[in-house]
Amino acid sequence: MKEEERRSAAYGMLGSLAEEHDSIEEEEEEEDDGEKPKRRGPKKKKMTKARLERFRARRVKANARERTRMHGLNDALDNLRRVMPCYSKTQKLSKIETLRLARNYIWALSEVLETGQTPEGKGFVEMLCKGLSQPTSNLVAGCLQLGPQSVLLEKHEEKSPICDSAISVHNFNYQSPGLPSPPYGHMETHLINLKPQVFKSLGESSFGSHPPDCSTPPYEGPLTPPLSISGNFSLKQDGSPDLDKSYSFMPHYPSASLSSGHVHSTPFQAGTPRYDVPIDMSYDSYPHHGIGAQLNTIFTD
DNA sequence: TAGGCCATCTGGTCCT
DNA sequence: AGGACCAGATGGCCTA
Repeated sequence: MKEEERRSAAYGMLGSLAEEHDSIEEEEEEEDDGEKPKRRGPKKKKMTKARLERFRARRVKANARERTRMHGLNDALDNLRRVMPCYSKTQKLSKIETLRLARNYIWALSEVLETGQTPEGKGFVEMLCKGLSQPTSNLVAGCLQLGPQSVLLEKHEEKSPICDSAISVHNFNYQSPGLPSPPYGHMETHLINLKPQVFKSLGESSFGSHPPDCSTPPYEGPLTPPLSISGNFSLKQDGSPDLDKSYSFMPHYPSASLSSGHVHSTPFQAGTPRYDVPIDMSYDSYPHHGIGAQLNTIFTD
């Protein structure tokens, strides 16, 4: 059912419900008008036509607000999806998986900063995939194990610099040994994250300006460092993220590696002051460095 | 067909 | 009073 139809059907229901409500109240009033008036709590106001109209109008407005609110929430979720280690326009991560992956991503990057290791290899993928469903795990693992020959830098249909700066991988065919064909085996996958710029900026704290033309406004709040080891939250309360037990994590992936073409090997110096500046995790900073800069140059020609 | 995911409506609660 | 937020209910769509 289309949204409009759904809505008008619901409005019809609302109307009939209100009318039902109306008639019940009037019955009660008749009862109250009997010889032995019984007071059972405050007498309800009669649902006059005008009152009914106001009730409906209020409900309609509230519904619209609620829709808008949920759209805002979904937009925020979309923004979050775009800064996840893998992003596909055609195969979106579900809401819950997006949140899980975000949690793992933050946790994994925290590990990277803490240990000073480069974010590559099996361990990193494992961290990212913890608690995720098998399909999402396959997607993430697949995204992160691509060799350089698989990566095509090509002009994207979309105008969005987010997508422009994406590494588009078409017909990516990841086959994990021992696993059925991954559900995302043949699809258009955009690796836009684990961007060199991200890691570079982690070490060099260099940030760019906002990219134009994002369908939803980027996060404009305070640029709180996403990693705050000395801050108020503990990195690992029990050594691992609070994993949802509903999914069993099966580390079925080929030995994942990020080629240097994907991730700048700018090392994170252990002991380097890392939290003096906000770490910009928004895509705002991408187009001006590394691959993002190259793509930007290409696409703005 | 069952299950997962989603959008929407709705009523309750809290806050301004 | 009205808005924001929340959770439950409902029904549609999609996939295995």
